[in-house]
Amino acid sequence: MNVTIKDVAKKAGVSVSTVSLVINKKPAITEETRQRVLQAIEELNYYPRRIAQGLASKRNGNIGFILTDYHFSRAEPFYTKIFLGSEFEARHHNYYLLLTTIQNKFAQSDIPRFLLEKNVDGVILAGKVPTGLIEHISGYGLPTVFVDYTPPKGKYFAVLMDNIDGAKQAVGHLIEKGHRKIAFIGGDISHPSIQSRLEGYRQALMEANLVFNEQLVITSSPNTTDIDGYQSTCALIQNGEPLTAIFAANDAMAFGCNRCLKEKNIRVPDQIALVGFDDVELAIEMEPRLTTIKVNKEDIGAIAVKSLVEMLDTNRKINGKILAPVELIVREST
Amino acid sequence: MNVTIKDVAKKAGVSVSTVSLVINKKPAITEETRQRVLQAIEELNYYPRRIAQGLASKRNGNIGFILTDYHFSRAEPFYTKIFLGSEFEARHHNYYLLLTTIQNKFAQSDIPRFLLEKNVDGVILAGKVPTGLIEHISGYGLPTVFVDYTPPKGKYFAVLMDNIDGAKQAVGHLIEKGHRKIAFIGGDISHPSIQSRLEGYRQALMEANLVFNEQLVITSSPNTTDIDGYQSTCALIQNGEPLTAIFAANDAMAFGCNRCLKEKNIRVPDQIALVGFDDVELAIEMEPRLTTIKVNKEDIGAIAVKSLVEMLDTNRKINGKILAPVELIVREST
DNA sequence: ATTAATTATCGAAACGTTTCGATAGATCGA
DNA sequence: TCGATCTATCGAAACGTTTCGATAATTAAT
Repeated sequence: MNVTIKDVAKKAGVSVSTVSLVINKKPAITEETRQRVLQAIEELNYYPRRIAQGLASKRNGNIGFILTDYHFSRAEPFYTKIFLGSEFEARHHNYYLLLTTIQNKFAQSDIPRFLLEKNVDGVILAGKVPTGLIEHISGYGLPTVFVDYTPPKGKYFAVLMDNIDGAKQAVGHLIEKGHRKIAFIGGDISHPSIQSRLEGYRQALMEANLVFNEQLVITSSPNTTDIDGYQSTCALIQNGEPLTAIFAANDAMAFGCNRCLKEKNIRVPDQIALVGFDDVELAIEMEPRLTTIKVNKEDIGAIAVKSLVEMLDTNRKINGKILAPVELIVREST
Repeated sequence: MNVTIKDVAKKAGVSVSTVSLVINKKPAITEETRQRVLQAIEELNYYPRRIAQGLASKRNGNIGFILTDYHFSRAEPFYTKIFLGSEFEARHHNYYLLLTTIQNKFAQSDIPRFLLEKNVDGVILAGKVPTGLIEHISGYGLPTVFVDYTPPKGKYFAVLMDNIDGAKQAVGHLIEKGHRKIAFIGGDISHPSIQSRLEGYRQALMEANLVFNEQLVITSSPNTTDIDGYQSTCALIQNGEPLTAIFAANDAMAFGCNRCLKEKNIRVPDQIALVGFDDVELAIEMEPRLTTIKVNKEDIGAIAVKSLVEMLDTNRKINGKILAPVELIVREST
């Protein structure tokens, strides 16, 4: 059969418990016996059976990763990449990721099985998840990390992208290029990250001693899609307020914005410069290629896992948030 | 502490083993005791600890899902959706999916940990994976299912899409529309699925008693991207051979094809009709919207899991392949 | 009515680890 | 030199199930 810890013990001429102590890097082991055990492990090509470790130690080495199926299967692989970063990081901490998708609205039958079967040590929740689920999960008392979403109430730990700083970088870049009349098109302002981006816009202007002109801020569109960007831009141009640059709250809106400008024969970046936010895959396909703020998705995933593992190792929960750094990518649209 | 099988046994007034028999739906249990046990389970809100089951039964209820990180994080969520379908199906068979990504070339250090730690009962390999890994995995004797890829040698079980049938449907559709001179642009013909699509093209013509005209078949392009489609189409038009329809071996090539035709002021579908293959997300954005062959990715993933679970349950391996059905989606380009 | 066959239930071992308390040996202090 | 303290190692219980062989109860066969 398979080689077990007993075989290792026999080969190294020590007890099973000693082998266990070596495997788990516990102190109080002579260097000499440690080496003997390690060598036996090597020679027998022994790997501890994860499942047995789990039963004995009451930690199963799994992390649950929950997101809505909508988020997971979107064309833009945003959460996929976050997951990828998480998986990679988890692997290096010797944890497994158990991914499960859920519906957008909470149903009792939708409760991830790994929770019921006590099969995870902690949970990562990515993107917006139904509050019903959040409440349910908190009942297990498991360490939990939110990613790219902050629950409406309660204590939590979240990994977010630095929206304010990103917006400041975007607008700062435009200011550096000499722009003074910079518009913001925002769409659905109820969304926390859009709010932050507007806040960053405001701060950047302030720091450069530029006035915040309400005529240049369009947040009337109901969503944050391509269409909203198109409409917001049309409205902005209609306004007649002079401007030389536009900061769109995300790339999708930037695309719509660009489309509108093209229709009105306004040249980008010559007449109006344009910056987006997110650096989606299509940003590089835009005509002209879009200057935008890049978020390293893999990093976000990795940070989430790292934080969770720390909670698991130290056995205490952390509250607050971590802001993942963002980066300005300058392309042709500015 | 947590409620265990013992608590259930006590509450139901039976032995632990009886509870286990009920849980695992073994025969030889009176309906009456079965009900008593079930009720106790319900009242105590008991769920077996997965990890304990695993240790005792020597099956851990996990399925390894391996794909290259490249495949996973592509913009087109092809494998993501396959995974999604797999995850869903696995959930319903009470299995967990352990996803791991690997590099494109095989390295010893890259061996998924769930293999070393004997943490999976079977493996799904999606997309092209390095042969070194395939050989390594076969050493474990685990039931294995390939998805959208057939290894170059050895026995295997694979879930593939029905390329031949899809091509036949595509070309058949064109023929039905009255087209007689139908071109095929294929790109990298060394790729098995492109070969099959060419074969389907050939069969469709044959069945309609149309001649196979080599002048109308372009397979000189080195890849199967947008660019290749563009170049192949230009070459085709240059040829001068009259034609009224083009079947592109995939959607990406169809996009390039469309771009070329647009440049040459050839109207789609009036002058030349165009069909693609894959139904990628962008197909609906093409101008005109692309008629194409749709593959249900979630189905493929589900079929893979279903087959694997069957192997696990019956404890014997299956060889051969399953072809997942494909479907013609008629849009504006024909 | 007795034995044989069948069925429902049970007890205990097994799965492969971790962990806790025990032990023997070494070191120390006075 | 003797007890006290410390250190390296060990033995055995524990984790929560499944499963196998045993047993008691029931049914069937003669």
